[in-house]
Amino acid sequence: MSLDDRKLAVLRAIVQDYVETREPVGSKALVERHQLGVSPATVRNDMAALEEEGYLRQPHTSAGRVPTDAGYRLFVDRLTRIKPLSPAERRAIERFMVGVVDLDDVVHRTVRLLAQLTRQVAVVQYPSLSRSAVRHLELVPISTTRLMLVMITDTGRVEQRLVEMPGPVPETDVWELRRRVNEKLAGQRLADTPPLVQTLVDECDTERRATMACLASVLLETLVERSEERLALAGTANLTRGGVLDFQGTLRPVLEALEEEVILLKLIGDLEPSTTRVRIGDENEIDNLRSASVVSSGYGPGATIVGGLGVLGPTRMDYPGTIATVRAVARYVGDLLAQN
Amino acid sequence: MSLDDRKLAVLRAIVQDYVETREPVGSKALVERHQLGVSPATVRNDMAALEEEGYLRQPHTSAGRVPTDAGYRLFVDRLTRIKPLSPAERRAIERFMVGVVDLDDVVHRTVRLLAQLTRQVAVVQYPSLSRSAVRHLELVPISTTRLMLVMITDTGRVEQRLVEMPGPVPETDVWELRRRVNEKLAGQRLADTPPLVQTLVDECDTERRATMACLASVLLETLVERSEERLALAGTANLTRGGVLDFQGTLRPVLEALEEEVILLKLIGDLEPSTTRVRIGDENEIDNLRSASVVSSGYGPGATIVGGLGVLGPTRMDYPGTIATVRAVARYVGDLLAQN
DNA sequence: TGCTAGCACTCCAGTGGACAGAGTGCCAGT
DNA sequence: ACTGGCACTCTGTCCACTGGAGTGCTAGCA
Repeated sequence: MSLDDRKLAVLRAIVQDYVETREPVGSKALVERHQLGVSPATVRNDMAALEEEGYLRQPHTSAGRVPTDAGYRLFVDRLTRIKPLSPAERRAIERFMVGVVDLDDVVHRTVRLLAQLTRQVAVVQYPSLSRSAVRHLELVPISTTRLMLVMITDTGRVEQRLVEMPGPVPETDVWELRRRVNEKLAGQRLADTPPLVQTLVDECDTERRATMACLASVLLETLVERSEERLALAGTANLTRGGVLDFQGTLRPVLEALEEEVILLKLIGDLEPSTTRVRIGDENEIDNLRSASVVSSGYGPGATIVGGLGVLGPTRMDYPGTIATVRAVARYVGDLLAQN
Repeated sequence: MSLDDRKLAVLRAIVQDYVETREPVGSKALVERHQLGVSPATVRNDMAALEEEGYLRQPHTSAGRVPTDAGYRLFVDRLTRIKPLSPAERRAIERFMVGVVDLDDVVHRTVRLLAQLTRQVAVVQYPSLSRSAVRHLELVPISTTRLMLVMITDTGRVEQRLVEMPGPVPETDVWELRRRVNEKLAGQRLADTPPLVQTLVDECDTERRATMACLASVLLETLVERSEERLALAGTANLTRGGVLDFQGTLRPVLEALEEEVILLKLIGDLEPSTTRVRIGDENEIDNLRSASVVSSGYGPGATIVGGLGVLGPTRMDYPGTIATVRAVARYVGDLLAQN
């Protein structure tokens, strides 16, 4: 029924021990390792109650208890003391980031850093296009009927796309197109551009209309539909840490899920500002990840969010530590981005 | 000593059976499944001889035989009949590639295709910069003292890099720099550019000298030192096919190796023209991949090679099938590239 | 000389029983 | 409301045993 303080303390102790030892924890061992101030028998009663309420379960009758997903959830929500990063970790973060040269570099370093610090699988989303603004659009003639469209965003992303023109385009026209496109779109957030692109075509003189229409359709594709989805992944090998046991027998489903960008984006995307989100087991609605938890956070310069990052590991995970690390790294990347 | 025809037939049969069943194969089962025309006892003698010569080994005294790395090597070199692709596979390749829009697209689709067809881990290297030629260089002002350098190659790769200038650069200077750089470098193979970049600085009037020098150093970095190393990976989940047994217990080392781009490049790089290379177990000098084989091939438009691709799987792998697939895909990608 | 049949031998994988250990649930007592 | 004690349950492990698969060797046959 009620969750009095001691029961919560017992749950916390069980989670901590289980995360550390990977073995079901019994009442006796529990009182020995933690100062609970009561006897094993009492703890047993509490355990039974916690099991009744769905926070614990027993692998078999005469084994210790193991937290359920609900148990971890309760632990994360109410029992976690925020663990400050160790100085060593802070230093690792600082050192990891000296001498970054461009966005690719930032993303790759970040994902490795995250994987290394948390010893888990790390995912970092590139700054999402829809939340970025256009800095510059460049048109480069490749052949007489082909242009390369290069878009540079304020977050440093560079997207390119080949544009097949209906007919030959003289170089002066390319200049003119470039001028107009930039005039209209530079500085705009990508999410706001589609109507502008339309007016761009409307305002065009009939002679260049066809060319512009062609360009516009590719622009729309590039700006909104496509390649929202870049991301980087690292630390897959960490899945094997602690045998295959952590993932109920096979890594298969997890590895499969990690291959699907769409799935990963779902996991680390959709973030509310400045929170770190934890999804435990079933909570991340993907069947393949029933036995995994995801800790994720948004990042971006200042208070705005331009992308997500996170780590994935077994439900049996050091939540306080992982949450602290993810949050710290997210903040750090945000700062780095703000400097550009 | 000598490897008469029957012994070779026996070896071939053993490799085929073992690849299929994953179990040590004994003399009796062998004569039952293949028309060898001799008795089990004879086969046993041959097996003993093959073991003596290092092509087979016995997990334990009363078990069947298993091919060694040397056995597979012999099989690949002398016993493989080239297996033509099934029509279904051909169709899969064709269908997989309809509607590609740019290089990223080609590479990503290719790597997935390879993984899917071979049911193994696939790696595709982006067209290597050093073997490509510059198509166009673009300079985009980001702020008064910062330029974005964008390079487009004839293989469709686009590389970008931020250039920090010593002082403010007027827009007319940017145009001038762009003109000169393109005049000198466009059309050149990247490998040939470094001396040209130097002359570019030398020929510059003193007033723009500092700016050009700055640009040149970044150019050199971009052109030769850096980002030779892009590649795509897919099919990691296929490693779990057939339990963990194939990789002597843990996927750990394999997954670790797959995270290191340098290692992957070593595996699929350094290719002689139009051959498909097979590296079995120990042959790929990386400790972590003792239990893995790599089948790789170069690809490129026409007869030139601009990059490598390949698959990685357990030494116990269907070599004829894998080799055929890798070769076919490599050729197909080459054709695709030639069309651009 | 080369192949084969037969035989003794080896080793593994699977089965079943016994047993120690860890952990529980419950009850009676404080 | 907590605790000590006790009976009970279940697992994991060790051991011995057995059937089967596969071998190596030797003697015999073409």
